Amino acid sequence: MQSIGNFSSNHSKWMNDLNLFKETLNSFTELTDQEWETIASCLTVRNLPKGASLISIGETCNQVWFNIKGIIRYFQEDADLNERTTCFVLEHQFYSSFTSYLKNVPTNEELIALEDTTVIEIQKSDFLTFVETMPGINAMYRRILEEAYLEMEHLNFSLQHYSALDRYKQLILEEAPELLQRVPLTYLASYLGMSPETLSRIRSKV
Amino acid sequence: MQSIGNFSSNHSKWMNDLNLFKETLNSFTELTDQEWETIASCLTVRNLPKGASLISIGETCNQVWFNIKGIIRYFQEDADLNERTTCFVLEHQFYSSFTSYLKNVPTNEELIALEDTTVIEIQKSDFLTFVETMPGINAMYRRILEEAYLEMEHLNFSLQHYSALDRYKQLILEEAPELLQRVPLTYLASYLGMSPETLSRIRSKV
DNA sequence: GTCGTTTCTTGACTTTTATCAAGGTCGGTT
DNA sequence: AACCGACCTTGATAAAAGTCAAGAAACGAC
Repeated sequence: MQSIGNFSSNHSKWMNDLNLFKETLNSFTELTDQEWETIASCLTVRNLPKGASLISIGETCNQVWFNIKGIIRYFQEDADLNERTTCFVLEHQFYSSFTSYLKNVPTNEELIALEDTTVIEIQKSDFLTFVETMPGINAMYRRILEEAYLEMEHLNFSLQHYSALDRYKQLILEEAPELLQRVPLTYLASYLGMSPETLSRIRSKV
Repeated sequence: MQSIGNFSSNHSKWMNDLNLFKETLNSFTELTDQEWETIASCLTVRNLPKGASLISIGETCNQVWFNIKGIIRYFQEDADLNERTTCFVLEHQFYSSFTSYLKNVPTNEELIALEDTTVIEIQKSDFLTFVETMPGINAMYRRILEEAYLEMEHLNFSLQHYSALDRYKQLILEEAPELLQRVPLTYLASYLGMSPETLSRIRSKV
């Protein structure tokens, strides 16, 4: 983990990471230099090796993250200690352990890096301040929420009404084929709400 | 449909409806009298008899609604013209046909009153103005979005990872038993992602 | 490269759920 | 009261998906 403002040997790398983040913010809204300075001073860049945990079950989530590079997998554990994958985060997405973040309770989900992953971390208290004091960030957060809701609604419909085959075709082949290269099938199967064997058989027929 | 400001024979009835709405807003935020006047002048009360449609497939949604009384059922049609229920709206909820509303495209879902239903309707342009100009409404909308997202995430997990029996137990028996009294089982089954026959058999065993 | 681990596939079998069809229940209408 | 239509239940059967187990393939560590 590196604080902004510390010079280090890979200084230029995290300058690139920060610039990517700045550009993402600017794609939502025009930030003043002053605003960007304020935000940048509160950012932390975290490098997670493959397999590392960003937050673990039982911890309370007081951060939001932005994915620079890599993949994060969300999972929860059921009574029999099976892992149930609920979500994957790819590059350039904002995310959090949202129930824990909003309700201030221990999270029941684990966030694990599936590859070497770089994220920008923002503390909840800082983020809330930005949302309240910077109209552009306020509007951006609103839009992120709106789009996250639509995406969830879409996933939902597929799970409510489609067969295993159709879920795979739509959610993976059409909408996120990249996941096939980057995520073990067993996690994909869990995400799609089917067993690994079923996914394997489906794939041999498509 | 009644405009606020028109006196009518059931004047006191819609004054009650408006007061309920005002109280709901006040539970989120302290509105000034001025703000409430501005909002109230843009509201419409609509009374839908059982079976009436609030918005139909193909129309573009330019409204948000607040449910005063009754139930709204959302459904979409698949290729074989089967109706697929996606959502129920009970009293005191805000809602819209959200993909259509946000993206300005024709909706693919139908909203039908399952009982005689009273809703408050707000035009999108008015609502956007309130969100931009009234900090309390801004915060309220944010909170509604956050909570809607959490609820959808919760439903999602159930659909991804639970059996038909467990979905019924959790989503209906534990969390919304009221629906059993107010919604035909065939719609509930569709909402839970199972056939009516399966739901019937499950219920005979619980 | 080899070993060992993890992931993936395949087969046999079981369980869950869907489909089709028939009949029953219930409430509203005439 | 009798009828009608919508809704619900039940049974028989079929299809979909899960489970268990064995082996193959891929990947990393050494």
